[in-house]
Amino acid sequence: MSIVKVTSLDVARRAGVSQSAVSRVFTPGASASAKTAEKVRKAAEDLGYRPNNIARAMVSGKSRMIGLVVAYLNNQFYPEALEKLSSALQDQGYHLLIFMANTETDNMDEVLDEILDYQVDGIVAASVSMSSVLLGRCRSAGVPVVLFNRSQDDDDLSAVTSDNYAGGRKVAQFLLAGGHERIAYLAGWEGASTQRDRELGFNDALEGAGRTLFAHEVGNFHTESACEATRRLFSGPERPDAVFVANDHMAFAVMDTLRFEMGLSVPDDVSVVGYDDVPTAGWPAYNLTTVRQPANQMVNETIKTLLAQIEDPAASARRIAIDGPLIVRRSARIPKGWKT
Amino acid sequence: MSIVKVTSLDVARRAGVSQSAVSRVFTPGASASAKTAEKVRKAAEDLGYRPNNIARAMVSGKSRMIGLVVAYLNNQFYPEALEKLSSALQDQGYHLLIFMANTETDNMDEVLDEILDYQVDGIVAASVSMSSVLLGRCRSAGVPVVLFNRSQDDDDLSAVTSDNYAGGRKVAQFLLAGGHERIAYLAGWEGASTQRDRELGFNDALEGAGRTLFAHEVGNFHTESACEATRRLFSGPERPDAVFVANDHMAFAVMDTLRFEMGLSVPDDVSVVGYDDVPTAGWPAYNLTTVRQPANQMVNETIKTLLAQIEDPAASARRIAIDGPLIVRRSARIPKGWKT
DNA sequence: CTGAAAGCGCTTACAG
DNA sequence: CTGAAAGCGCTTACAG
Repeated sequence: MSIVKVTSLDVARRAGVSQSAVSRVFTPGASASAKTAEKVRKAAEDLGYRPNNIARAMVSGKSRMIGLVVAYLNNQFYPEALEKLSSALQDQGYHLLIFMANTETDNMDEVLDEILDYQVDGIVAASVSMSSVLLGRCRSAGVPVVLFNRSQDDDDLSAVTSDNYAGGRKVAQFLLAGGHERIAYLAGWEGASTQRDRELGFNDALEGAGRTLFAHEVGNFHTESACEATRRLFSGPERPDAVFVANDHMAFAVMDTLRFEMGLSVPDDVSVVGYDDVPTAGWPAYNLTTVRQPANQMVNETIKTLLAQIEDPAASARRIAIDGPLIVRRSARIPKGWKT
Repeated sequence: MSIVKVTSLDVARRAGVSQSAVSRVFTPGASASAKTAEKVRKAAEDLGYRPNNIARAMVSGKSRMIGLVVAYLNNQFYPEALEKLSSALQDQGYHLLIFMANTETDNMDEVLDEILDYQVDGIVAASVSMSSVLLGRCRSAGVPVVLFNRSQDDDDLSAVTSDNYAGGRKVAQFLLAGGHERIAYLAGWEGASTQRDRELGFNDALEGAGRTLFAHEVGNFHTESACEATRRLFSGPERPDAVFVANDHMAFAVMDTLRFEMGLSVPDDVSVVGYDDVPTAGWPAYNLTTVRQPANQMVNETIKTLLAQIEDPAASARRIAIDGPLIVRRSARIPKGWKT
């Protein structure tokens, strides 16, 4: 089978109209008479014509592509978000162009240049931060950026998160109400705003209740580090009776270490609370109490701000924290009379 | 900050050379003197110039984008593969444009048209099949397609899988060697070649040993369906003492149902074997015996065939099944003297 | 509503 | 090695 490229000019000739007419028929808002439209559609159908997006992008300045920068896909929260983001964008006629930010080599610089080279209409940066130099580059290229599940101090930068501070507070209240005495915290990567906000809210609520943290370790959001941190957390003469883990992904590792390595029972000996409510948290093997991140809402807000800025370059950046974090109670000592 | 678009012509003027010269300096194989290159680079640097990929794509006919069609991201095997695929492609100067095939509305037709509109250089279809009409469309557009983790009978279509038939056989041998008497099979979605091949190999090996399947159910690769199928499988007076589950994702649901709903012990009462060896299979809570799918090799082969066909349109399609499937022994009754 | 013409930002034969 | 010119496939003012 031979390769045939059909152009708008071919269609125009067959339909007996001008190239402009063909273009108009395939451009949503443009004006064309019913008769012209009919002829053009027929000719296009016969020839198997479809508008070339690349040519369209070049002249219109709109590629209808959104660059997605993402680092780790092993935390289940991200594939889930990626799927929703991609579908929702697809419904609006946009598609995601993927860029992996290899955090080991910290190649954000190169990666960003590549993204910009593709003339994307906007960028979603999931779980990565960007230097102000890089942001400046996007700005002068006129490409709006929105941070997903991360926030950053920059007035010209949109960011969408859930209310991690409130979530952290709530976990503290939940654990306190459950009568826990020795409460530990296992931190994620300390460069992440989500981690910092969760910890801050957690500590503030603890202090507000006149309590202090029993122990603190860092797990960097990694399975292995979380296992090691757990060993340290439980190596002393007195053990925590509760641990708030900065995300579900680490919490699974904590539970496994506690149960299978140290022979402890969760929740009888220790309560474990995670963050995210990824699907696995609901699986009976873990049945993990956790704070739900409203992935759907977060994705919707991300798209909303991004498209607003794409359609109106004067639109201002917005920092959105979706409120009302919800504790999903599963295993863990449940305080009496506690609601959400 | 104002938006400035710097073009190759701007650079040419500043460097005192022609636009062609600028283009050549930025085109890997092209010829330019050291002196010209120097001047051009300097000017480009000063101006913050970067070649416009879209314009480049239009004239060269190469967009350096690969369309990825994917359906479900909740089976951990896919995010993992996506990450590897994306990184490896990125190293070669290609990027993935994502298209979600919403299997419920079966919109592969529209989706494919959109992909083609973006002028991608190739397509990777992960865990989706394509009608021959659609494939014909890709072919006449000159866009090579490779199926990832799925195969299909079409001489002009590349497909990369692991050797699922051999994997299925091996599981049967493993279970037989472990002395199991009542062996059940829990199928995935029956339209998937992976499912069919695994089942075929499994049954053939069983028959070869003069044995027959004790029970058979279908779980469609979904958690919920797998739970229900498990209930049916274990509802009779006599229960299976082993079940081979078509993938890990379902196997977790099977284990949870067995343990937490039916109070059975895995592996003491029942051996469960999965397929894929996703990260969670190695977590102590499941410690699932499974067949490893060599995601790395599969991704490498996918890229190899795809790029070969992109670079040489005359290159023929290839069907690749990576051999030597490996059983990862974890829980499950382990046969004495069994190796890999 | 419709067509002719210019132009989006590059690359690529073609001469020199 | 280098430059002038044409052209990739569209859209978009501009006239009519």
